[in-house]
Amino acid sequence: SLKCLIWLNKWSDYYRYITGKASIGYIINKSHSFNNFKSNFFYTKKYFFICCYFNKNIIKCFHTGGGVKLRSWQRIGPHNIDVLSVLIGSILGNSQLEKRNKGQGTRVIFEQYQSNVEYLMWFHKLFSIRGYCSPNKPKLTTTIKNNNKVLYRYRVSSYTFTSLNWLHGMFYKDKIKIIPYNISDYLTPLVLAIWFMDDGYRQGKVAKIAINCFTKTELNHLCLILKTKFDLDTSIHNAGNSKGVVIYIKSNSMLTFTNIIKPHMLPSLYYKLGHHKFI
DNA sequence: GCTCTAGGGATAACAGGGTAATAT
DNA sequence: ATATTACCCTGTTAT
DNA sequence: CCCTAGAGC
Ligand SMILES: [Mn+2]
Repeated sequence: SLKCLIWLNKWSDYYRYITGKASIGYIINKSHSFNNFKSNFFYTKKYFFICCYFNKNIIKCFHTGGGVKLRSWQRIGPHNIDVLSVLIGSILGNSQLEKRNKGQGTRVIFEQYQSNVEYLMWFHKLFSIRGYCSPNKPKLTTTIKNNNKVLYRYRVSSYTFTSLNWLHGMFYKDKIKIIPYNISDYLTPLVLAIWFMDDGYRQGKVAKIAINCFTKTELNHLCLILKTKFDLDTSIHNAGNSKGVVIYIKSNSMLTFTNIIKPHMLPSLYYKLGHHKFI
């Protein structure tokens, strides 16, 4: 059963929370317990709530009642570190952050084709359970290529958060995705795992990470971080004529790398580890 | 045989924009 | 009325 | 991303 740690359902509570006038004790004293939060949604036109559930860890949630459209500033940070790790790993990999000129907040968009549906559904569950995106199952879109091949794709779009704008500012310069210079502050095993599940692939007995759009300078910096923080030996490889570069994980580091990321990986993506998946 | 390097194809990502619906 | 969101669709190429 | 292949040890 889940316990609601923070349940802000009045504007006065909300203002106390964001202005810091409410102590955490005050908030916890107002906590509620219930078994199935879906059946306990509370919402009126004037109120919304932001709650944290206590399960194994504190899980911060942003659920609202059905049909409610919040402003992006109403989803107050900070965010749980596991959510941030998945976000950051995924931004390095296959997600994009969308921040529009006319919009206030930032949303994350994650798209996968048929081969990795399970991974996408895992991603969706992680974020929908916390109220970061719609609980509805991602929709299937089909596109037909010129050669009559049919492609199936799914997409997860989060709601918008001003409390994620800092991520957009960190990862995008002039609308181009970059590797932030301070990325080492955020690189955790979970980030590495997500990143590798997105952009990693095996090549024979070793592995590479395809991030062709980044510059050699960025990647050299990244390799240095991988060495100092995780003791991983990596290098930069050309990806082909005018096709950018990729990160190559050296053979003597594959075991270390596997031990770091495999606990966080989905089994359906173990194949990217090659024969190290048996470790 | 294994590691490291590089090139190339066809996607599987990534990117961007439209708009009905909702909030203010 | 205007601002903004959330879902939808389409296009292109670096993965 | 994934596949193929060559050079060097
Ligand atoms: Mn990718």
